[in-house]
Amino acid sequence: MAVRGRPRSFDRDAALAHAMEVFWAKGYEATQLAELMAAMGINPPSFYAAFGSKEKIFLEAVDLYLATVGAGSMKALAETANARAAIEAMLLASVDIALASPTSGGCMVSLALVNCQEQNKPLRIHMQELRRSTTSFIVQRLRRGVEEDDLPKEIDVERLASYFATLMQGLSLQAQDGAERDDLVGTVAMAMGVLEYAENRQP
Amino acid sequence: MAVRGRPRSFDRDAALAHAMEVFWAKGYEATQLAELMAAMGINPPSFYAAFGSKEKIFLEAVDLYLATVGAGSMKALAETANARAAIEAMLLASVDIALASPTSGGCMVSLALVNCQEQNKPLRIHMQELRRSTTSFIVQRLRRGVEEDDLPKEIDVERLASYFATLMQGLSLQAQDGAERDDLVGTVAMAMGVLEYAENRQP
DNA sequence: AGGATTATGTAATCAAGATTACAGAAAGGA
DNA sequence: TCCTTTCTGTAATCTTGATTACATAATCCT
Repeated sequence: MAVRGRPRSFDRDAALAHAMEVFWAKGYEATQLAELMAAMGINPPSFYAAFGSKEKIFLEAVDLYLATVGAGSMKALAETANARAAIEAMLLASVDIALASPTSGGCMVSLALVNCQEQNKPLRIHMQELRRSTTSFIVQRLRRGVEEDDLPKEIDVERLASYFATLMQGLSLQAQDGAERDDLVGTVAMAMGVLEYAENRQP
Repeated sequence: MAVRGRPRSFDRDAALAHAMEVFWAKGYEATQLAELMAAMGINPPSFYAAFGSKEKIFLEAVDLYLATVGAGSMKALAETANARAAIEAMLLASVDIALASPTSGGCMVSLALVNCQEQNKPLRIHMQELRRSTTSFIVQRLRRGVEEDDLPKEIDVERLASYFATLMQGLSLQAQDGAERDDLVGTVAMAMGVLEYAENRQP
């Protein structure tokens, strides 16, 4: 049976993509619905009918971010052959993400919900879980690297993973502060020295 | 000539210290004046008479933070003899800071004004400048390290400095996500590997 | 064509949060 | 003691921002 009633006059997916850009650029709380709706090209009733609330559309925007923008770094991590190269590819991908949009600096998952009000704690916790899962992906990739003899058995994969996760979050803050690509890539190169060191120290 | 009029009934410095704690824990925008005044133990007219506005008291709170809490890491950087040890001491001090208050996670300068509204951009830029000056302190310390033969001449001090600055900011985000001291200290240890590597590679 | 259904635009509403008004209180100085 | 000055508590005010009411428009189904 076909859809009843007046059809919606805008493209929901396109509107969501615009909303994601705004949330990415400004974070959750600093984004005002008026601006969001202007960017989406729709009015309040259309917004609420299609997306429910600010909180709900934010969750959708995060999902979209993860599926599109954010997917690059996890894909690089999983699909690059050597563990060391995989980590480097992940970091460089996250540099690309951090510099991707001219208006936004840094990763949306890292930065969209820092310092929030009490009422938004649940959202904050959701983002925190996403960040944790990133770290655990890194752990898994390093473990695989050890299994595949890319890395010495002695290394502490948990510690290394939280080191790289910390660095990625730092890159986001740097990008938000207007760091140039060269700066970020340079930092990644320095950071990789740690793994190089671990490899060379291999007995 | 003595002070005219009714004397103020609260300790301005103590009130400011309380305000700093709240800003530190919640960031600038998420801090509501009602909560701030409650923490300070004063009412609106006293607040405005003594501090002027939310923006002005925030700037005072940041100054106080830098003079007290934040001073530790820069002091460690400047006063530790060997350059490598100085960097490590700075990072460990910033771990202490990040874990200092049970309510707050991370450095106030790094996190208090991420993702702000257009109207607060000036404050954000102020914080950005403070962060930049931290990085340039690190640069200077590394230069001194090269001069004092703590570090090889070949190292790129700018790049190293932004690497460590990035890492420190990452530590703040990790702390805000509830990282334990062991995690942060472990990350610092990993991070220092980069300098160890640079030193050992010295021709 | 006419009724049911769902979307749209304009204009409220409603709450929260920063800031100020006003009357009373506590000091110093004449 | 009385006047001036500056602070304090209670209670507005004023703005901003999220959400909803209502009348109208566009579609499907009969």
